[in-house]
Amino acid sequence: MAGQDADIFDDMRHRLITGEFGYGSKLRAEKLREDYNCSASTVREVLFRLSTVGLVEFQEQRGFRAPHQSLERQHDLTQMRIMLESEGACLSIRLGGVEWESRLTAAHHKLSHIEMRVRSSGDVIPLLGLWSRAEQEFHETLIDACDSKLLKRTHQVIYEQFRQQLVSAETNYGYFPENIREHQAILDAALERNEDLMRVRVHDHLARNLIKPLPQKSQPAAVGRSSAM
Amino acid sequence: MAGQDADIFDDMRHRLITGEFGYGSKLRAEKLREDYNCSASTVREVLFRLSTVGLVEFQEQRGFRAPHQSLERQHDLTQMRIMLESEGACLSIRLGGVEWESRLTAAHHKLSHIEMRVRSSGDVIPLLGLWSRAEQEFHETLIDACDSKLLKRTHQVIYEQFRQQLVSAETNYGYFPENIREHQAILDAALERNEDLMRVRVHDHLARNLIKPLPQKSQPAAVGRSSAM
DNA sequence: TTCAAACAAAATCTCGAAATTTCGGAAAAA
DNA sequence: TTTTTCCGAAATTTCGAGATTTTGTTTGAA
Repeated sequence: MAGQDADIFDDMRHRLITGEFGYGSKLRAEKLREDYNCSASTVREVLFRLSTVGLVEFQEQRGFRAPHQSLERQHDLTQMRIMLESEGACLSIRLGGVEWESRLTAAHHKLSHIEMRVRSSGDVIPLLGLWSRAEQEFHETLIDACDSKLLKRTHQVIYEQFRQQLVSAETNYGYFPENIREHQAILDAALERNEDLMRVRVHDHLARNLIKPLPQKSQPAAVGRSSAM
Repeated sequence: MAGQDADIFDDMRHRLITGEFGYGSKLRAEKLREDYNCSASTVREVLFRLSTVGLVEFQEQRGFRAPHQSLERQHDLTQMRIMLESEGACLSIRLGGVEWESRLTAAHHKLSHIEMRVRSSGDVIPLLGLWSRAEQEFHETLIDACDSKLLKRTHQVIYEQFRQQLVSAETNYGYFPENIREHQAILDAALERNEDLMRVRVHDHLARNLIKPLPQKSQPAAVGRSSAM
């Protein structure tokens, strides 16, 4: 039934978010077609659609790439998340009912449970997939009671790009204790229905990413030969 | 040089924004190809790229359409504009210098001049193109000194969709006197560098669109929900 | 050696046709 | 009449090859 497009799209999205392709690496339709046993044109279409949601960059006459990792981009995405989640959470406080509260509590409980396991084991990697999904669900539930479909869709798009920017695992996982505390603080603000407090806490939670999280070398000037696959 | 794609893209965008196609009307690659003397596949690609910026809706296995006009969409777009322009304008106040002030003043002057002509002639239609461009430039300059490329790009995308939603001329042109006053008020807040005042005035200027501007029948319940996902 | 033009290889874009899916109306059943 | 099923037409998706453009290397002159 559903065109094979849809399957390829979903799979490619997953591969992109989990960072299977290196930052800035080329995505060649002719290569990718082999993975899906279809024509290059079909892959090309999927890549176009992925560029729709910012997971792939397209440049006229020079093809598709996985986005580069850059401080500027990280900064931008963070700023957008702060704006969208603050606004969305405040609207949710205003418009959401008990039902929203309980869904948020549930999402937090699940997330919290995983975070505890991470803390005690001391290693995030084995739980990274679980944790990622749980965090995403918590943040999406936070803004879910707001009355703007567009705001929610935009947030989802930004969130996925954000995740894509820091898949390089070891990144920010010295931060777990802070994460746990901050998620709790956000939940509390929601249950207290305190909008100003919510804005502050959402900001504090995300603003950590505004300060350069990667004490890395500047990216490889040589706009590298692909070698992507 | 640049692929013909680019030209077709620009032209189609223009046609969409100016409302040449009816709301919700189908966009068939096989028809459109005739306008551009190219193959259907090329048109198809352009349509995909236009769906990137929300000017076209795509649904698997059932093609492309110009977006439907709906109060919900109008509401969403307005809310997003308020958020983006408030934030962007405040950041600009914080980060922009005299150079920004002067560009904003210039943009306002141009806009103001056109608005006066409209008021005295009593008819917007002949100046609609000019006014549209001037208004867009004013609003884009307003947020231009902020430090987030992504915020500016997102605003541009939303703004174009917003415009597309109310091209049906007669719509909100009893509002000209208000428009003139409000644009002035926004400029003043910028020059005073008063962020709180700016938020209020941007909100007031745009919020008019939150109250149903179209005394229409309630929208057709059956919604061909769309947008790839 | 340095720079520029020319060439070769590779990647992207465009095309039209074939395969698949949806849409609309007619025929059959209730 | 109303509902369901089936069929043909129309629209969408997929394909692989040929045309165009970019990229990398070599050649030749300054």
